[in-house]
Amino acid sequence: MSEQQAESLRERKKRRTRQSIIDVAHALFHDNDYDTTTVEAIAAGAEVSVRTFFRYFANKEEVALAPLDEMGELTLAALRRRPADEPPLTALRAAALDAWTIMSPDGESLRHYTDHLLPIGRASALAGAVQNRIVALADRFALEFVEGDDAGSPQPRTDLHASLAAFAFLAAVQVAVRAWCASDSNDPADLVATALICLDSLVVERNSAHRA
Amino acid sequence: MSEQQAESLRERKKRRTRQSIIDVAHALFHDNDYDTTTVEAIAAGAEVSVRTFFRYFANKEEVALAPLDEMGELTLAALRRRPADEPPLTALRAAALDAWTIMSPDGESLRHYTDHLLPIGRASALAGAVQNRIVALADRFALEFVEGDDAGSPQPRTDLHASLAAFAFLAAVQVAVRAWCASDSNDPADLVATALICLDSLVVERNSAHRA
DNA sequence: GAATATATGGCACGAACTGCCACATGGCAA
DNA sequence: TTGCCATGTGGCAGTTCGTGCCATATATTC
Repeated sequence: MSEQQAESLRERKKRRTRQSIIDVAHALFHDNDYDTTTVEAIAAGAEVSVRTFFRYFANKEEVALAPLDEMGELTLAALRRRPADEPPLTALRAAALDAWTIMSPDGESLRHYTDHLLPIGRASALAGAVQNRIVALADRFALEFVEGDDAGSPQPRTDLHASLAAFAFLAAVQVAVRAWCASDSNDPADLVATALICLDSLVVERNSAHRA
Repeated sequence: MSEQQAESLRERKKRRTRQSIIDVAHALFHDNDYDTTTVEAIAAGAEVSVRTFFRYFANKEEVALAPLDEMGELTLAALRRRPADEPPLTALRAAALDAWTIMSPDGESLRHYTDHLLPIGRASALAGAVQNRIVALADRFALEFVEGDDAGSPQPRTDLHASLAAFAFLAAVQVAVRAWCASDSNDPADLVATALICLDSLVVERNSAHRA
């Protein structure tokens, strides 16, 4: 709980600048669009030069997806807290619940993230970047299930299973988020409920629905 | 077999120009990189102006992923040929097999596509665009399972299941492609085999592997 | 062959980045 | 305080992708 006791002036300033850029950017994204807001405008709003903006964020997408990244980190941290003998999908499902529900019993902290979901989902120019983050996150999830297994020897079979679980998990979450964005509701609880439906039906899918 | 009997001079020319752009582009991507080859160079190679290039392809990604799109169309067509009462994942698995194996018994036509997979997979700048295509394709797959069900009324539950199956399927394929790209093999048959492993373990995943 | 439709090329322009260099600011020691 | 060094910042020129506009060339139709 008492982490950054000694934080130099420099670092404090950088953190404030970074946060300022994020805030200004998302405010502008909210007012206008992702596409129509220029980096120049963001930089101006945060009172830094364009050049400095690009020192804090490699590109415009990165500042837009900063909240998403935080969400991913939170889920990853929750996954690491799960017992080591849980099967992948079970662990991922539980970790997601931990990150979404238990970590924000009041629902406010969760809403802080879900508020960003719609603007991100609507910006079609961001879709590719979002998918990139998902893939990267899936790889990190998968790594949790294989590392330490047998001292570094490559295990294609285990790798496949781990990756598959991670990708399938994120696919389910993605489907849920999209359905939630498309629905009228903006209640985070509905998102969690939809996600659980998707996660659970991931396994029993085989002998259910038929084609039209 | 006898389709475009009457194709105007104009259309023939356009098709040739388009194909020429694709060929030149992929040759350049192969020699250099995706990132380092400029649109200007592609246009010059295809003997068109840059402006004309952008009339044929909305952006540089599109010409790079043209083969991938064709592959998607082929799989979608195969899916439509499946019996209507198959469960989604079963139908998708079978459609993929049809598209990959039966449609190219000699293995050559399949290789024609797999040859493009590695360059695409290596170009990190393309990753986002690839993911976009996958999502778009998943949506079209999902549509096959819901449309006509009950005359247009929105059925969130069915939609969820259909989307989920489509996304999970493509996640499995993706994992297989990535594993195949990372492996030494460049034999299309290995890719198909890996994909089948992934698809099959998609369902029985729950009670198998444990975490490290 | 004339009228019309469409494809093409060239140009100017905007926006995202990047490399380079000069300058300012914070940290640290004597 | 003074001075030195590391690092953060701004400005500018330049590259690349991508678009709108208009003039011109090529195909199609009558």
